[in-house]
Amino acid sequence: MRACWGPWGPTGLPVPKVNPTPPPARQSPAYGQEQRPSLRLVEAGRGFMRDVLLRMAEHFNDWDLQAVVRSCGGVAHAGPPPEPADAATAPAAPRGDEAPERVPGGARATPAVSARRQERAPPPVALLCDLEYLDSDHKPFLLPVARPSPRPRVGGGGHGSEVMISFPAGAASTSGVQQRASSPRRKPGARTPRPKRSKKSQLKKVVREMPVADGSSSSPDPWAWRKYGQKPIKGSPYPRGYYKCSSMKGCTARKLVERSPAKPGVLIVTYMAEHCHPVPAQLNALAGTTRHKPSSGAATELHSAASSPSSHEQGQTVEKAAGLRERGIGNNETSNSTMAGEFGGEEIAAVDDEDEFWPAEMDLDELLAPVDGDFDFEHVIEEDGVLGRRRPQKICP
DNA sequence: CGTTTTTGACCCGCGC
DNA sequence: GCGCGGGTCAAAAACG
Repeated sequence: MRACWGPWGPTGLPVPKVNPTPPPARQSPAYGQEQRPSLRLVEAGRGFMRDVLLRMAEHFNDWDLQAVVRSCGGVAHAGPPPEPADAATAPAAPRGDEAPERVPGGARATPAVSARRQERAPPPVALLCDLEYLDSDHKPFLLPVARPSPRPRVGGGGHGSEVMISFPAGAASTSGVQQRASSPRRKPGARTPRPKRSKKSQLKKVVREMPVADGSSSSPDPWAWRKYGQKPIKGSPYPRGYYKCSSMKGCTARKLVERSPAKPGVLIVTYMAEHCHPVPAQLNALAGTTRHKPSSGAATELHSAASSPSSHEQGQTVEKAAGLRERGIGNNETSNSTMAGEFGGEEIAAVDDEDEFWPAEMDLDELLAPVDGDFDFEHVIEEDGVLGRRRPQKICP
């Protein structure tokens, strides 16, 4: 990975606006409360992963298995599989008072995991939350999980993550993404008709949680994303960002990024639809993505970002993020997302060789090897907390 | 110039 | 039927 995306944007952190007007204090319901009963979160061991992947291949042809595979392969180290106890005790959706202990770095880890980590020789920053989530047919489905940064710029790059999947009731079909009829510039009052939302509601959704400050987690996938909207969410002081895959024209993959109102340190990323193309090997050469604005007191802004997600503040953060990237990342870096570093002011983890983390090919054993490792939830927020943004290179056939 | 971000408006599904 | 809330569009601005 070249840079660690921030959730609002790949990193998902709301970019603070200049206007420090604090959001109205609200009693925001924990996101978990909104989850459907069918949601499940399970940390699984190698055996489970194998099973899941195999089943995925069988039942989810419509999903981007390649992406999943690559993601799984991203965790680069071997080790004993997670103890079943962990999986069994893993909260389906840790939130609010159920939130697991928070590691000093800001990432989360269950007590059990933390204890184990201390006992073992620290594996390379690696982690993979293997999650099982079921669709309406109770078929396991795997979500690409963020890979740890092998070379965290500051502190470790590990991260915690939870994956959840949400299927609208009655959503039996997961293929098919809403696609509006392409039309010329829309005129006010003359919008092109959109497909019924009911169709959209049937889209396969994968929800993932990750620490906000974890650089590596901020880029949970190798895809390039383009932000196409942002909306304040009722009940949450943080806005939700909407992203489309920009790796390839016509790709309908999307994702939503938002902060958990209950746990500001946690980002909630929802993936929808699927990519219609392979993982981009190269990212676009840049053009007009990085925006710089005079900035100072990154830490302060970062803090404000968490409490005051006004769009202006967000912009400020973006500027700084871009600046950091330019300072610390080499020529070879490429980013799979243009949103890197947005909103967060989080650290950036640079990786020169994309293949290092996203091998083009990998057999099942290799793929699962990462799962054998332990989880690493450590992460550090860089002092000046700046994130970079990088333009993806399109991979046009 | 090409691409992305920002942001207000539009559109639609759902609950009441 | 109405209103709310969420999702998307697209013009304008920003940036290298």
